[in-house]
Amino acid sequence: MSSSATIPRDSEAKLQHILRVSAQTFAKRGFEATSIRDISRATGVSLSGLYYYFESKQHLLYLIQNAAFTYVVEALQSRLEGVNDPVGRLKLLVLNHIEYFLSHPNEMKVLSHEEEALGEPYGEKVQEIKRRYYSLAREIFDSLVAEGMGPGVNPRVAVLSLFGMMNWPYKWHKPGMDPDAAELTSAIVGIFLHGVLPAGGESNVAASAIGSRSRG
Amino acid sequence: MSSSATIPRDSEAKLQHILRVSAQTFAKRGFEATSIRDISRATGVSLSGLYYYFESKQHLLYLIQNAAFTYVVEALQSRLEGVNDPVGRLKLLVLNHIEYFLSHPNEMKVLSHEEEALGEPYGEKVQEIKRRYYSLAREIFDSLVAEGMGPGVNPRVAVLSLFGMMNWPYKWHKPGMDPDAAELTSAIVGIFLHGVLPAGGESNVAASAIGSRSRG
DNA sequence: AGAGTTCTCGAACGAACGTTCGAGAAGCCG
DNA sequence: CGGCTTCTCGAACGTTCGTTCGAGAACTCT
Repeated sequence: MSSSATIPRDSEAKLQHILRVSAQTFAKRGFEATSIRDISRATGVSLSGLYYYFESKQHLLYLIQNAAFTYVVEALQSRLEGVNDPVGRLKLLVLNHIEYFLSHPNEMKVLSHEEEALGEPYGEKVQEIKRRYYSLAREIFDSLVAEGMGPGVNPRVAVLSLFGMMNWPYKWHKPGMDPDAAELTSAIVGIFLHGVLPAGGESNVAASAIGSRSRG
Repeated sequence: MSSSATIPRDSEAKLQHILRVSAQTFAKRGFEATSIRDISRATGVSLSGLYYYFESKQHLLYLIQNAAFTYVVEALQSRLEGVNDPVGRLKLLVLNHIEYFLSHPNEMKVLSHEEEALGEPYGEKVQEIKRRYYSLAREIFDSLVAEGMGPGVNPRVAVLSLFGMMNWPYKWHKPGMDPDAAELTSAIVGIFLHGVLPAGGESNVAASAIGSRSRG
């Protein structure tokens, strides 16, 4: 028995445990407001014992952000393979983002909210992933426009507005009360492509009917 | 010019100076990461001297957030007077928000980013203003829908997605390089009402690859 | 078994934190 | 001038911070 709680035995799993619980704590109280002693308490690992797994508080934040962001980008790239339709690709971008958001709210909040808290050895590395992610989104949008479908909207503003819609849910989404990933995705894609007003006459078909199987 | 620095003489103006510089500092380094000693250094007021103007660090944050948020809501209400067209009202909502955003980036960042940093005597008061602001936006959106123009989009999701687009610029907007308030407003309103695709296109949108396979 | 590596932690470090206090300068009114 | 209020600040308070260190437990491999 040797011991107490639900902490995994081998080292790699314990690191994952630390990252998960730390993300939760950072998400709840904020990075700067959270002390290593808080992390120690929440993980069940002693104060000094934590430093076997990371070099500094900043490094801990980096490990969380890097793992989450890398996963999101790689999951998206793998999902995009073989899909060439720009609209389909856009939907996958949003779906991938929102799905990860709703299933890993703590990691996503740390990623969105504690972006600037990262110091300079690490900050640049995360920025690099972010630029890759933005480039991917930008390419998808540009090919949407290139298909002759897009008007003269400023593409940078459009893409960043899309990110605004995708990233804001961490401030308001309540699981169980608010729509699930599929519904939220179709709502956001609907607004981004067609807006909330019906196109011209009466066809309000496209915007609303994508994925909305009811779900409580 | 006998005075030592640029700090205004009378008390009310000095308080405003403290609030302005503090907002700037909080915006740059974050609320928790900023110490009262940082504020002292940045404002030119001594450490203990600051406590003549506010009771605690939390209270200082409250003063900043309350002043900014109150101003935004009241400016909007006054602008909305006499405008009954729902689309016109929506445009005023976005314009008012974005204009304040771009002209007071520090205050807006503190408002968006340090929302949860506010402790419980003060937090509730700011939440109350926020609810009033959301209600106003929600009413505008509902009357848009009531005019027979709106489809079956979840109104809560729609309004909060709009807020997502309006609030995200604090992460990316670079004055001079990115569009000014008027342009940014019309871009966001355009996306929100009509989307980025032209109305006409026969998008075979509804059927593409959204369901996809489970992830790895 | 014993040697070596991997992992854990109590105790302590100096530095920085938010806040307080009391002395006193500066401005106003008689 | 003298008394009152408004404003300012150096010095100090107790606490908490991130990080380090060395001793030793636990696990591996032969």
